[in-house]
Amino acid sequence: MPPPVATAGGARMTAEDRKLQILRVAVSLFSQRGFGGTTTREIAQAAGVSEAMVFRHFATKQELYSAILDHKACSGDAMNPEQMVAEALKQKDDRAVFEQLALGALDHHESDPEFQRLLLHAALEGHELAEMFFEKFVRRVYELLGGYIAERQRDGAMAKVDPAIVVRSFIGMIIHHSLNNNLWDPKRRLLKISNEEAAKNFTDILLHGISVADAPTSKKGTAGKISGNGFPRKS
Amino acid sequence: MPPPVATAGGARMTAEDRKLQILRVAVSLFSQRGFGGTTTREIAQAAGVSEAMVFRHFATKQELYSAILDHKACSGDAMNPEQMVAEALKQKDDRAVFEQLALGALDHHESDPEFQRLLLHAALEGHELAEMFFEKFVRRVYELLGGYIAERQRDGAMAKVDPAIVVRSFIGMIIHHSLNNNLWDPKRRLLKISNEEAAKNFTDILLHGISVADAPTSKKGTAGKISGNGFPRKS
DNA sequence: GCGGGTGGTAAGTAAGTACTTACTTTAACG
DNA sequence: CGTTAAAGTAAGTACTTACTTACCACCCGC
Repeated sequence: MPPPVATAGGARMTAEDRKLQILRVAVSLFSQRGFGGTTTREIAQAAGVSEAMVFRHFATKQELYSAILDHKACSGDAMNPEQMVAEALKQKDDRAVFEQLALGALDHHESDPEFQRLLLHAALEGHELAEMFFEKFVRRVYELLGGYIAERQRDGAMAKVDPAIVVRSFIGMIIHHSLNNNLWDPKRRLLKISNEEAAKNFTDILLHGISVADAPTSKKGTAGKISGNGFPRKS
Repeated sequence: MPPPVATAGGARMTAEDRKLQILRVAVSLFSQRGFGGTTTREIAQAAGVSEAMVFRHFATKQELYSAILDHKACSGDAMNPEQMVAEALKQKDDRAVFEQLALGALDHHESDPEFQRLLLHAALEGHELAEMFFEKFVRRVYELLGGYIAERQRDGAMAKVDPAIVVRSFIGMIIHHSLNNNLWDPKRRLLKISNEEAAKNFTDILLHGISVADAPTSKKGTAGKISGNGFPRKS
């Protein structure tokens, strides 16, 4: 058949534009179906080009996958916790530190749910970039927030619970809430609140949870330190 | 070629035993590599039989996958939150309710990490059984724990925060901790504590976080109700 | 000892899969 | 205009995939 017109509809693009377009299309497909669940043909079709174009820009499927994770993790839209709460940290405004961090993360996850899915897929498949993200981002948050908590404990402003445990608790509330919204319960059947409400409530619970100067039964501490509020222990 | 001896090494099994064995092997593979990432040949090889045996017992790969999720979700090893904390609920022993629930979940996830991975894969791939698990298990926990919290709030024993938010916070700490241990940080580089410690600390933070009768600045409540502990609000 | 059902297999098949090759169209520029 | 290089393609290749078919070996009651 004499090709009537080859580039059906889709205009001809510069190599860079096409590469970015393929990348964006692949992000969406990989985040929906994972690496193993997505075929190069699907990616090509979704981008409106032939498979050969995909392999012109990315030597292998793996390379495309890595490029995506790199792009997502390193490019502009990644959130930067340090500068996000820098001012609040300096002023030792506990509430602002935690609430801003929570709100930032929740908003980020809401505006880019693909990223969370992609990261989960990568972690489940044991891709090195999940590790990289963990090392370059998660660890930094633990150090930042953990360090701040330790400082405030020295100030006598927070109960002496292992800072890493406090961080894990707080991050847990946030990540799990995002995961619920994006993955398990996108219809919000179990809990439907704004990110602002969520950030405020999580912060309330956590800060109140590790506040000092109110537990009358000041039993001197095991590791946990907060110690029993007078409830009887079972068995 | 005259087959020297067909059943090489592997003893002959009853159909039921073989079916269970294939299922167990498949659980492990699916939890490691997901549905799309696991081939029927791998499953057969790992079980030490030919591919045909896999399809004798499970008509399609999907059926095998569903059987696994069914098996995991419904069979004995699933945890039952109701009976787990029934006594503590009756006695209104808040600490025991939360701590036992946390410890139960953490122990369960530790003893069967495959389950969490399997569930995540199912959720990411949009498999109906993720939904089923959510509906039949997660929802029940929210109702159980949320109901209890509401009751304790009426008793005046807990601050009046939306119970669903409290549940989400607590479950978040637990699930996220398990997820860290099983998926992100199996080496425990960020936080290395026993399940008992974790359960105790999470419970401490949460119960203290929603406790009443200690905040001196009793500013009457917006939704959050816990209200500020005197920290200045930024901008 | 022998037929028949059960646990089991080797050797397919048709439809993918990632990835290539050989070729055609388009646009920019001297 | 005509050359040229890059954007793009159709039609492969070699291999894997889920799933079948046709055929064994063993063992039980008779």
